[in-house]
This record gives sequence, structure tokens and C-alpha cells, in this order.
Amino acid sequence: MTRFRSDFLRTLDERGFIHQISDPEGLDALALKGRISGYVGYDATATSIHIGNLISVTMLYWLQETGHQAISLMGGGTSMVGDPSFRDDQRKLLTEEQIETNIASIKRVYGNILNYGGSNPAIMVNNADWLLKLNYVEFLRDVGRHFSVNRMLSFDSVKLRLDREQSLSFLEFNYMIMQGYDFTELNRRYGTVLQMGGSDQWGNIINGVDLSHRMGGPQLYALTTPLLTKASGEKMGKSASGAVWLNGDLFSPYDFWQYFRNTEDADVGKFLKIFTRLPLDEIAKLAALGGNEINEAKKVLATEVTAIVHGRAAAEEAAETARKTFEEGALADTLPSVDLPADSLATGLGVLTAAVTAGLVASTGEARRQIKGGGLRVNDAPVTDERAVLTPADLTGDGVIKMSLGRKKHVLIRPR
RNA sequence: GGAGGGGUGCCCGAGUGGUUAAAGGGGACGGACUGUAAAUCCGUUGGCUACGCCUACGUUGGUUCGAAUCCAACCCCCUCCA
Repeated sequence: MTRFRSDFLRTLDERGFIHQISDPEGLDALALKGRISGYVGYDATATSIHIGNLISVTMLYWLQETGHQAISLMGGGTSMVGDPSFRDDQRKLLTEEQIETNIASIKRVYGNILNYGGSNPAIMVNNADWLLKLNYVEFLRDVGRHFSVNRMLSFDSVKLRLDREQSLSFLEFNYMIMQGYDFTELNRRYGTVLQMGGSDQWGNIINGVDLSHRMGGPQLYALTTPLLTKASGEKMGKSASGAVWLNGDLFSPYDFWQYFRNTEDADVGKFLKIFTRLPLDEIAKLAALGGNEINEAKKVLATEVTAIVHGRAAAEEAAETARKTFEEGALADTLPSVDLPADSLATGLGVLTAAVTAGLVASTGEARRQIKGGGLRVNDAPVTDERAVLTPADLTGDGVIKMSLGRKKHVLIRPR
């Protein structure tokens, strides 16, 4: 990889964020010369962004940190269409209300990671502001004429669909045009010259760069990150309970901490560089720890990333909860908990039902199986009888019942 | 529009009248081993008011004591022809 002279690119490079850059030297020179404006676009297809997105938000962080303008673009307009890239089926169409709800929910996380105030504020914009106002024919004549369908069909991102001869609707086909247009629009409004994203966005981003050329606009730049995988080859971001969301109501800070705590040994260094802001020499020390000691590095990783997303206090609490639970074997009353009407305990609650209510298993059938396999415990004692009943006698001194599935999943049942 | 092939559980993929809640693999979950890691080994993997019942092999009907398996129509996908 090239040696970069600008703080921005050097930082991204050293930390392992760079996969492809359209014109590395040109961008480096520009970032060295002065303040540049760069952005990343985010889908509004869910009420939260997930770990995969955290990588690009972190790039925005470093962009801002090294003195440039960071723009987070909400895809309020593009989400009306849906990105077909690398998908083999069409997304469900979202209503405008859903998109607005999603954006409102997603926004909450960004403020923790980027600084939208201060002397070099990050800004957040929504492409609905310009896309929804476009006039069809005018748009086709100004922008559409610069896109070659032949070329668009050649992109890998739509190959999957075309190869299978599955329908790629005209609606979806327009997504890349809209994204390309966004880039030029941001350039017009803010002088934005850089768009970043995951490697799957390369084609879409390059479209914007080309469009600017063709429309006689300035030189724009594309930068993508590698697809982040675990050492064992799995994609990042999937956990037992689905995606690893950044919003605490979908994925609790404790679970989030646990997710990083369980990083594979071989990934510790890589993740520290990408997800935390710790200095590189400190990361090098942590990643060099061997054997049992690497667990300390994993705790640092978990706490640092959780602190960025959920705040320092939540991160410390998650770390402490984990310490009590795993290292002391004690009962941490800060574990995730489920409320339960007190009288249901008084009359006796079946363990099967309790396990389902606690969210440890999906069905009573699964609860039975887990009991057979020795995986379900109440107050740390394995459940052997599936007909067992929880009563107020099972309450611990803290007035809760601790149910566990496996060694890692613990939930407290609180009667109310 | 014509001729063939195909749609199976979370995914891939066997199965062509009964013993099939459906081989095998992947994934996932649990257990053992560990370090809350990886690798490995073992087990589980539709639901329920559970020795019984319900739902399930594209959809809807039909044949049959009995169908994922046979028939008909319809929907969708693939290959070739126009």
C-alpha cells in the first residue's frame, strides 16, 4: 500500500480501513493541502445501523478528527427505491413513514460517535431533501443521459440477479443513478469530494465519480473498506440473536460488550485498530499478548467499542457485570432482566415457559431439548426435570431468579 | 407463443405411493475440552395444553385405505426454439 502523507489517509491506512481508492495520490494531495469534505450514505431500511456500518462511521470519525468535514447522509430518498447491490431478491418497499421512523431512530447513534457541534462540526443530511423533488424528464435529460445501460449491466453488483435471470426492476435499477447523483449534489452543496463505503459500494460510488466528470463537475474520489471477516472466515456482525445493532433497544450494551469480548484471538489486533481509537502502539502491545493474557486485550476492545457506541458509563457497567458473572461466578443484578407478574410465580411457573419468557429459547420444545442436553440452568443449577416449577422459593437473596442457557447467556427474572 | 427441466425444512440438496417430521451437508444451538477464543469430538435442530395431537415438501383441487411422491389446473424459475 502506498505511503500517504495526509493525516487522514495515513490514519486509515495504518488502521486497515483501505481496500480501494480511485486515485490515491490525488486524494492524498488534496487532503494534505486543505480541508476536504467527505461522506458516507446510510440506508434507512431498519431502525438501527449495525456493526458493519460502524466501520464507515468510524472512517467519518477519523475524517473529522484529522480536520476535515464529515457528512453522514441518510438515505431517506434512496431507501424509497432500495439498493439491489449483491442481492438476489428485491427488497420490500418501505413506506415514507417507515423510512422517517427509521431515520429518527438511527440518528440517535451518530451523535455518540461523531461530533455534530464544535468548531468542525459533522453534518447530517437526508437525500430525500433533493431526490423527492426531482422532475422526472428534467432529471433524465440532465443526469440520465450520462449513464450507459450497457455499462451499468456490467457491474458485479447486479450480476447475481442478471445471471440468474431474476427480475431486476427498473425501480431498483435506478438506485445507482440516484446514489451517483447524490454525490454530485453534495459536491454542489458542500464541496464534497470524497465518498466512502464498504467494498460492495465501489460500483455505486464510482458511478458518482464518473457522473461528475460527464457533467463537467470537479474530480471526485472513492474510498472503500475491505469486507470485514473474522479469522475463521465468517462475516462480521451476525450473532446468535441476529444482527449486531448499534441501538441499545435492539441489542443491549451488555450483549454488545459480550459480542466483542468473544472476538477470536486472531482478530483482536485488527478489531482494535478498526473499532477503537486507541493509539497504535498501545494496540500493538495488546495484540501481542499471548495465550490466556489476550483475554485482557479482548476486554479492552469490548469496553472501548462499547464506550464509543453506548457511552463510557454503559461500557463500564457491562464490563463490571461480565466480571461479576464470569470471573466471580457471582450474581450481577445488572444482567439483562425480564419482568414477570409476581403472582405467576406464586402459583408456580413451569421452567419451560420461564425459559421462553426469558427469551433464552424460542419454544418450549427447544427448552425441552436444551434440558436434555444439559444446557439450561436455574440459579446456576442444571435443570434436569422439564416439569420443574419455579416458585418464590427459587428467588435468590436479591429477589430474582437467574436463568442461564449455555455458559454465556444469562437472564434475570424479576417478579413485579 | 412452442418443446423440455425444475420449485423440498434456516440454506444447499436427496427422496418418485406406505416403516418420511422427510437421507446427507452447511449453518445454528447445547455438551466435553479450554481462556467467556480457535480447532476438535459428541448431541440436538417444526409446533403444542406431548407416550397423543397439529402443521409442513410452489398454489388449488382430485385419485387412493394411505401422497413430498400419481393426475389436473394455476403461479414462478431454468434451458432451447420462435
